[in-house]
Amino acid sequence: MTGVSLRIQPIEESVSLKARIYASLKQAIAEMNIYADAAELRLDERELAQRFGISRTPLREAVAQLDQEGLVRIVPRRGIYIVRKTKAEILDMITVWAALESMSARLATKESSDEELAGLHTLVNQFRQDEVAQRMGEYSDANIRFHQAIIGLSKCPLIGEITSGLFIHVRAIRQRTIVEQDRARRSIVDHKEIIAALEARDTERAERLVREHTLKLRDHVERHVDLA
Amino acid sequence: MTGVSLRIQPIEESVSLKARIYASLKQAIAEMNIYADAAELRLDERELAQRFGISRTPLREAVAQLDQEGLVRIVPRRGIYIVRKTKAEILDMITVWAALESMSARLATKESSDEELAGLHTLVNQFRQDEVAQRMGEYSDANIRFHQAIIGLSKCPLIGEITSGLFIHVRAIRQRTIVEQDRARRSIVDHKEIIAALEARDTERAERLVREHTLKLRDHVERHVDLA
DNA sequence: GCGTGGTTTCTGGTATGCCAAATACCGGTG
DNA sequence: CACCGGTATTTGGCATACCAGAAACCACGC
Repeated sequence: MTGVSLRIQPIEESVSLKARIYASLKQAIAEMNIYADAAELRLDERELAQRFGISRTPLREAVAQLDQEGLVRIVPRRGIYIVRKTKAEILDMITVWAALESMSARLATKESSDEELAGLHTLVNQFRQDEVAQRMGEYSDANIRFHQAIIGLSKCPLIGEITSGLFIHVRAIRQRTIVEQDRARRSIVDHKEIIAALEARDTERAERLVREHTLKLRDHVERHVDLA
Repeated sequence: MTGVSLRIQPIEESVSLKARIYASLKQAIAEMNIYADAAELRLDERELAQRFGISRTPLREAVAQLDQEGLVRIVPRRGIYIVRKTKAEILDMITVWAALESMSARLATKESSDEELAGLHTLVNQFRQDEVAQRMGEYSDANIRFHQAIIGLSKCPLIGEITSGLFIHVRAIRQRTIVEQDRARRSIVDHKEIIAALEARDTERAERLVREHTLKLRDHVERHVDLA
């Protein structure tokens, strides 16, 4: 033993073009507000490949992956279209989200430590004194982070994987939802109650509060969001 | 009008090779018992392409899709491997299943008609008088169909999509689970109670029974199934 | 006998070209 | 001017060829 140890880095695992293109396209699609802009929703394989400076093969594989995820739709001999989810599909996603996050809350009451639960407070307190309405965008993101945190506490990675796929779409219609200051304020109250239930290890109550909270959002979207 | 009408068929939408290969591979993987056999878990692109009589391009796209679904794993410059899920992953899947099916039961009490609910009886009664233990394989499939039926009653297609992906894996370890006759019998009792709750439109009870029923399976797998 | 270095081979990744189907375009015809 | 038929073009699907990295193999030297 020499006493000095080499700091080996996990190697720069040269990511395949396919993976990089996939990530790039996914982010691009997530960022463009497909529900606001009536922008061009059609993509061209050859043009994209040229813009990325690669051949069509890896691009096609990346697009195929996005297609399977439901972000785009490939229509044979027609083109690649960025999909706008229908309202019914968005509502279904929120329903699934409610199911998975309420299960997460249930698990969190059993699997997570007091310290982990304490971390939730900081996510909520960010917006206590501030005027929520003035920074709605930030609040929405913090809101999602709170829910993702609960999901993380479930110690069930699969739930995180599934919901992260859903959040992309739900997040996309954010700008279409009428943000009422009152709703945001009540949302914060809900969050605090959820934390309290979790800390009290009240499994049933935590599950119920989370479920009802998310289904409230579902209801809100159903009534106040108008999609295409 | 001539009185005779052309029987137009929805056109044989010549399915792409990719789609057909994908379906074929998926079924093949689902059918082979990857947990029982210690069979070869590695696939060769070129050999498969040759066996299917196609080029590597569509085959690769099909395999990439299976990779994203988690059925196989593509390791660069190593090969394509059929994945054996770890026990923890299987347990997580059952947990997600429990969350989604219990939500389905909740929705079913509100969205489904009495006639639809009545259909559930036939799925259970198949195995009332029969000796369950003697035909365990059939029972397992009927069991899954019962749960899929409940999911169908939720009127939420997304839940069906997600769970169908999970069932493939859960079904694969079926032969590894020690089937106790007593467990199967109690399972049928559970099912009847679930139907009763649904028909009584008792939302909370239906949700709880479904959740507990599936979590019972999770517990059973956790205790009695030994994976690799 | 065993470790070592180089070479061969095998594998998935990528580039390129061709094809058929669907569409867009255009000119002729009533 | 409207309509129809045919042709050119566009587009995704598929086949093929080449590449680089990694592993397997082998021969050489200690």
